[in-house]
Amino acid sequence: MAQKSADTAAGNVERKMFMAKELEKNYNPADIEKRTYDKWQERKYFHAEVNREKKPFTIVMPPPNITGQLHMGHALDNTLQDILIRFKRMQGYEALWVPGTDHASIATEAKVVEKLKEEGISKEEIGREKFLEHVWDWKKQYGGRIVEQLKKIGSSCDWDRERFTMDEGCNRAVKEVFVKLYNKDLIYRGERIINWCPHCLTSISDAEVEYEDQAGSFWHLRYKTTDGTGYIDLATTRPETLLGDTAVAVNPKDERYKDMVGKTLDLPLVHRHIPIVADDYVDMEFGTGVVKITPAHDPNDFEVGLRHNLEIINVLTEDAKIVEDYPKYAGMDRYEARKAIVADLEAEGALLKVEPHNHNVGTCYRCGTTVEPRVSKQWFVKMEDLAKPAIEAVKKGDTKFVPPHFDKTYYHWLEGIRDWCISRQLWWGHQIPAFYCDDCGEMIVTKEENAVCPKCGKPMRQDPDTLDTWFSSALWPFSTLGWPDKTEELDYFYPTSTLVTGYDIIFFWVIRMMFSGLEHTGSVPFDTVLIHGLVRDSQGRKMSKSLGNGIDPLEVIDKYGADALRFTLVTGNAPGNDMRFYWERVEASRNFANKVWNASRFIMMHLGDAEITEPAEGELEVIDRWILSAVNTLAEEVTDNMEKYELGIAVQKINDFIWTEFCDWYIELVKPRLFQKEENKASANAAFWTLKTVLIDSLKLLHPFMPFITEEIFCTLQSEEESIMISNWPEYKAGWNDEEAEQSVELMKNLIRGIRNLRTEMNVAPSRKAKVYLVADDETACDTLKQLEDAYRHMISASEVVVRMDKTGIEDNAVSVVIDKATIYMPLADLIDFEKERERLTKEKKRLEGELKRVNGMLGNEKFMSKAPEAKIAEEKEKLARYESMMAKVEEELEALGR
RNA sequence: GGGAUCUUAGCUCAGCUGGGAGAGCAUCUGCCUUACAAGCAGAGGGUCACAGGUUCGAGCCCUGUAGGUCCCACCA
Repeated sequence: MAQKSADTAAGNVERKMFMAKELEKNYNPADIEKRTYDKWQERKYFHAEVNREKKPFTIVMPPPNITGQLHMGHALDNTLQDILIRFKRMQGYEALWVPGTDHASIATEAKVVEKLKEEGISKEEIGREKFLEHVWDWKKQYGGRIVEQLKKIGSSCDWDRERFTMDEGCNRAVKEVFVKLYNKDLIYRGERIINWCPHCLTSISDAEVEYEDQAGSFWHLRYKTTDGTGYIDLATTRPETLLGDTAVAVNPKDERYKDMVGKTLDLPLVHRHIPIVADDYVDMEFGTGVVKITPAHDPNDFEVGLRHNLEIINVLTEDAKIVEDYPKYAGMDRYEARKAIVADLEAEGALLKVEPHNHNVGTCYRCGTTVEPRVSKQWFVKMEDLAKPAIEAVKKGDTKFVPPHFDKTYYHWLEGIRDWCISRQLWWGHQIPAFYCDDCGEMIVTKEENAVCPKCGKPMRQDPDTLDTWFSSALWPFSTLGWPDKTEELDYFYPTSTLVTGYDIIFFWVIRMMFSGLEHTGSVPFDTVLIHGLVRDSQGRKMSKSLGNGIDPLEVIDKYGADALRFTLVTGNAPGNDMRFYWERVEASRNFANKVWNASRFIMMHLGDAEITEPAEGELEVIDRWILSAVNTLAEEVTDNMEKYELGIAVQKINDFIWTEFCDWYIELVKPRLFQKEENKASANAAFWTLKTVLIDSLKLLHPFMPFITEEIFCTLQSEEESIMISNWPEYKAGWNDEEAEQSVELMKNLIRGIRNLRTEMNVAPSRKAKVYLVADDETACDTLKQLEDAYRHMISASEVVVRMDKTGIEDNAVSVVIDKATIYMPLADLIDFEKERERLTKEKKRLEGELKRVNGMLGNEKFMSKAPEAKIAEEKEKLARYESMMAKVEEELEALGR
């Protein structure tokens, strides 16, 4: 195999030397893609500049993590963006696609910490500054990987404008926003219960917690009253937090415990005295109607604690071990401690029973560790005032979702949003621009690098924490265009046009960009949000590292080419829907690419060096006018579909047109004219001109989907100096529409299909030529059939074609097939099987009966006649006439057979 | 518990504002026809989950039912 293709390649190089316009036998993407991409880049085709003569079209790329490797999700996301940007660029927009990467605070820090650990280094040991140096080194080494991979799929990003969420510009934007929000009281610092990851050792936001159902237990405990008069039974899923219990709560309306409220209980093991409080939060119906309250380790308990002024006792360290205050359990991991405490409770007689119980457990989206609610001092963004305009903007339609129903997800998130915890106990990220004076306790928030205490003039200490990664990504649509400066770019390219992203990050990112854009720039950050789904494996499972079921896009590109990958990702998919990815689909895409390749090869092969001129009036033949009309309609429809983001429909139409109409019909029909180009030069010229014109328009329409192959063919056909990616998008040309030609070709297609069917059904050997009589229903049809004879004769294996208006003189033993406007007769004396023939005609009669019944049913319905639109009625009447005529002919043939 | 979404040919999925059910793959038949066997010509295969409703007309709109998927939610 390898040997063979190497030979072919070598052979082609040789041939190319003396014959410029030739393509290799099979499309070989690997050769072409790199060379083509380099050419585009060298020629700066991807670069956009402020150009007031043109309308801008802007996309900002969702920045992939610098730790990331290209996966199918990226491939899909970026393919969609590239399709849109290439389409708009060809349409004449100043199309800007801003690329970049995200610093991904937790993910990157974890990765570098791990790498250092392998080298025996801990980050605490080397300190913040040294550690950050290591991360920047790491970024330099690996951060560009994903960018290179994005280029492989053909992304036409403006790499001159590549950005990084932690570059200087983004850092300025972040500081600006932080200070502004702080001064507006929209950022505050406070002691709250937050989600803490004991593995990553940092707080995380609500959005970063993933909930999963876990099998657990329900431990039923008994707490005795301190006065020795009674007890209270309760149940818990987390017995280890008992150490931090500071109360027990019941519902105030609960009659069972009315007398207990106000009493104190003796906390088992710890023997601390804790009160029984009454709080509405407690559900009387659930369990025993009693809840133990651990304000330090449960968000609800925290709230109860606030209401009842309860003590907050933290019993866990940062890495979720029991604190020193409880010597017996100190240093034990939370699960270890759970076992020990349960055992001790049992020994003390406080454990009543254990039941299996499933519950929802929050886990860290990064590392999967069970999150520990923890009380600590953090920075928050106050969401209420920011969320409202963001909701309004979508309600007013300033930003539209595609498909529209995703606005519900968006509203749902914003309406229920809680304050956003933005501080992270990490070193890699934007350090919070807050400064503390250790001397007098003053705190200020400033853009300055080295703040000095305004009160006592001493140097201040910057808050060690960094910001949530999403804090900087939220500013991406405008920070990448120069904000907070009032740049030309910002003025021209912002608000951006379309944001392309998966539904899984609407809440992480889209809503945050929305409220940030509105707050800081006064307008929505994008006009449209195109939402796509997930790429799943062939069985519908999520692709994941642990399952090992992922398909590497780069492997697909190596085997089948970037065009095939891209084509696969957009074919047969509607916006917002998940898709399954499997190799057979890629093969189908590759086959299509090969089809395009071979059709082009065929055209060029016969074209040779011939000079093609635009045909004079009347030189275009019917089939030429038909295919031109068809490609014109295609351009109109595809443009419309693309503008409505119906990329899957657009690409399907292009595929069908090229494969079926252009290759299977037009090229096949036109062949004789090419083979006999010397005999009739004008006809051949018209054919070549049409072939070339239709091919070029098709290639242009296909280009956004399959950029490489279309460029290669285009340049071979035209010249190396040109490029399809900066050519003009085909526009609808009213003059190309030709209904008459379309009707004629329709008749011809029916004729060809009729004969092919007939021959197959009668088992006529393909090699056998037969005489064909065509009896037309009317003069128009008769003329058409005569006129088109040269076009279709070779398609029907005919030895002779006779077109006429009556059937006299046709051999009695001819088989017949009825089509709209004509009847076909083929005398096949030795082959005819009357029984079979009768069967065939009867089947056709039955079909027509069905059609007639339907049409008559409609037209006979008074309500239909009075209420349906006129056009629809006319359409049905026309059908009726057609079916009736065909029916009459079929009946006639059947009668003739009966003789 | 709330919400979203899906259910269409053997499989994977399209089906735009309601107007005679489509594609790819798979299956069957025949073809190496001078671009393409990664191809060509043909064929079979669907009460569009179910039940109602609106309408002259429903795969599409409304209501309900069943099943699947996803997201959200503090039931200890």
